[in-house]
Amino acid sequence: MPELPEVEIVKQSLEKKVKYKVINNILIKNPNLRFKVEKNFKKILKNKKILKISRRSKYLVIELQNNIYLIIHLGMTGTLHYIEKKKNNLYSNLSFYKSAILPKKHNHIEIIFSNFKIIYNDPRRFGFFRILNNKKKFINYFKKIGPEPFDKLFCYNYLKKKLYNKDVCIKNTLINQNIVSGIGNIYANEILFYAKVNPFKKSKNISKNEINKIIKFSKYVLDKAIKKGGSSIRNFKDIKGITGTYQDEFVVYDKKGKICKSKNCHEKIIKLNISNRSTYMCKYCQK
DNA sequence: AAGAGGCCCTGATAGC
DNA sequence: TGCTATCAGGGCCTCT
Repeated sequence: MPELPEVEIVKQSLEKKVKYKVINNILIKNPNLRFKVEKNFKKILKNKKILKISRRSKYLVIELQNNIYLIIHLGMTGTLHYIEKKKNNLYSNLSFYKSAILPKKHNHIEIIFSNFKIIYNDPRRFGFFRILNNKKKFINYFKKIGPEPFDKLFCYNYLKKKLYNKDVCIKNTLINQNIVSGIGNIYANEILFYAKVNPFKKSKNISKNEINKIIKFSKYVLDKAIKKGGSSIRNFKDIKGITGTYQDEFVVYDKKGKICKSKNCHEKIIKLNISNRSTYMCKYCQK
């Protein structure tokens, strides 16, 4: 769920709060995330100053003193919450997301600073925290990950080469992080609709024109999503703490039975499965 | 070696 | 109303 735009929004808000701050303490309430939080997690991070916050693909990267890199992946349901300490020493509810309340359950990790803390919540525990303790490990970690969609490396010649002889359907290629990073199921559906490409079409059969449109609309859709603060999917009644309005702009995702938004098209959007993942398309516009 | 499919996990929702 | 089944999907793993 948190795809590139959502992680970017978290990165931007996190940066404002924690850059140049020193981690006072860490509280691990439940280490059993996607990967178990390592035993000396607290020891390594305690009293370290945060030097830089960045995003690579769907990962948050927190660079600390002594070449320590903390990698955070939000998985499907991970959220970070900024909780401010009040004068009476109680923490107030204040999140990275508008109108957010700290959930009662599944608060697994607390990163404590002098007058606030960052709380990691993740009901499904698909997310993870990983420490890389030198620059080489950090570089290696992202070695296989493909270019960022906004990067000039993500261009016609690059994608053409990657699609060559590739037998998998284009949608699976688009969400393959080793080819281009940061695109997940939701945005892949949206991008392919704008590019007017059938998600089932084999990668090797994608035309020059289609490659160019896929690149163009990858940049377009993700950029627009970031500008809208990301997507807050469906009507989450109890998972608050998510802002962003790009879900209002969805043209196909979760639009089964709705009329296609292309000019002069009256087809209904259909929902199909590709590799057990929901795939929404207009079978008239995406051939 | 590329590609397909399984698995991890909880909560919302559908159907009986 | 309470039960069970299904779905949501990112990344890693195994099997063919």
